[in-house]
Order: sequence, then C-alpha cells, then structure tokens
Amino acid sequence: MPTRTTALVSPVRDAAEEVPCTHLDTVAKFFRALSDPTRLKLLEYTLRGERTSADCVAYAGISQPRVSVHLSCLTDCGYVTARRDGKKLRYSVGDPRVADLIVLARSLAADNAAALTCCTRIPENQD
Amino acid sequence: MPTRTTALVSPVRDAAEEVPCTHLDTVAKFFRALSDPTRLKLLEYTLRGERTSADCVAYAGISQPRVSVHLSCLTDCGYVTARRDGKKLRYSVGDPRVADLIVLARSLAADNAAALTCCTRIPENQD
DNA sequence: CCATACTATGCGGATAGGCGAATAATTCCA
DNA sequence: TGGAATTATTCGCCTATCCGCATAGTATGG
Repeated sequence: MPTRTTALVSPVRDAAEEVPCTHLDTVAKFFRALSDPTRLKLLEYTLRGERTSADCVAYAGISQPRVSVHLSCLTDCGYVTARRDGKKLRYSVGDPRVADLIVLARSLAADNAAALTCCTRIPENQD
Repeated sequence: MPTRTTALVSPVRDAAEEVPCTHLDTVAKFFRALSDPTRLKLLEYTLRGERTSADCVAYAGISQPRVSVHLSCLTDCGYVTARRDGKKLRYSVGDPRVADLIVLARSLAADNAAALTCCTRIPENQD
C-alpha cells in the first residue's frame, strides 16, 4: 500500500497481546527514525532546547511540510514531544535516555568513523 | 559519499570545517545499520556469542549472500569483528558499548512501543 | 465567527536499499 | 596442487522513503 499514512494518534491498541519486551521490528523501526540525517539533525537540535517548527525549518533547510513529517515521525517514535504554545507547537525531548543514546552512538561512531565512511558495500556506486 | 540534496536556503558549509566529533551523515549511517530487522537480529545474535556465517544463515533464515552482505555491513560499521577459524569466519562483538547501545535503545523503544507501532510513517507489512 | 498563522497531507518523481538467484573469489585440508 | 567448503560479488527486480510543490486542515486571536 501507500508509503505514507496518517499517523496522528492512532486508535490502534495492540500492545496487550504481546510481551512488554520490545520486538525486533519495533526496535529496528526505532533506529530507523535516527537513520535519516535530517531527522537526526532535528533531534539533536531539539535536544539542545525547545524548538518550534519554524526553528526547525530554518535549521534543517528543508521545506515546512518535510519538517512536519520528520517531527511527526520523531514524535510518534517517542523521541520528542509537542507542546502547544499559542499558535505554535514547541518540540522538546523529555526523556534523558535519548541524549544518552545519541552520546553513546556518537562515541561508537567516532571510533569507527573511517570504516563507516567506507561502508559502501550495500549501496551501488554511483560514480 | 551520500548525495547532498541542495536545499533551499541552506548554507551548507559544514563540509569545509573538519568536525572533531562525528559527522551527522556518519552517525546516521551508523544508525542505519541497525534500522534493518535482519541486521539487528544478526547483531543481537552475535552479541550473545561468537557466530559463524552458517550460524547466522540458519538463524536469520535468509540466503548466505544476504547474510554475507549484512555481516560485512555490520563489520564495516564497527559493530562486529571477524576472526578466521579454519575454513570459517567467526563473528563477535568486541566493544561493550554496542551492548549498551542496544540495551538503551530497547529500553527506550519498550517505553514507546505503542507509539512506535502506530508510527505508520515507517510502514511494515505487519497487519 | 472569521481571517490568518501554523501544521499536516497528497502527489509524482527519484533514489536507496532490501531480496533471491547465479556466480565468482577465497581459503583450507587431504 | 586440487577439490570441497566457505565467503563475497553481481544482477535484476521491487518496495520504502526521501524530496519539492501544491494544497488541505486546524487552532488561535481579534
């Protein structure tokens, strides 16, 4: 089916039928939210302070609709929360573990930066 | 080198200065390695003990070439290391931070499992 | 209420990246 | 050294998901 569907606040409540321990697909999806440079950029930006959508648009350098989608994704995945302030929505990161995760990942990635850059095995070369 | 899409009003001068910390694209790529259920499955499997390629093929349930690519990817990204033992290669996770990262991510994902499941922006062939 | 600012969605195109199948390359042991 | 076992690469196909642009929807303040 279509690649994008409405997220909003989905009425689906199926967490009861499965164990509380997170499943593979869920964790993978969790990581996928961070696998896009734009989303990662927005998350780290929001991590450093509460941001409006307009802030993010200016910071990320992409269109407002794109930012909206990314922020919605980050929100759905539990990375950020939105708070209405007048006409605007203000996004922030509430859970300190998010920062821990980023720091840890950056630490690991830094030590493997060279190898990571060379990880061209999966994608086709486009030279 | 990933193609940087030319943004509207993006200065894009970050490539000029050599960032001491890890680059955004690099970290994103780092996360991308974990954003695939198969790779995540293989990583967690390897995390629990040294594994051969054949082990991984049986465990993941996909073809050997696919496993080879995934393990190469995980290796390039610094998650696992390969050690030759006779005819076989044995894969293992040396860095304890990898386990920390997974544990932390699982912890976070568990607390947002419901929301994550509802994040239909990342569609899954799951019902 | 209405106008407006703010936010979300639809569309179409382009590309990344996953898979299976076939095959090549490499390595070890007899 | 040769054959078998193991691992890596290539190819075609297909889906996911990124983007920009246009537009629809919604909440707030007047």
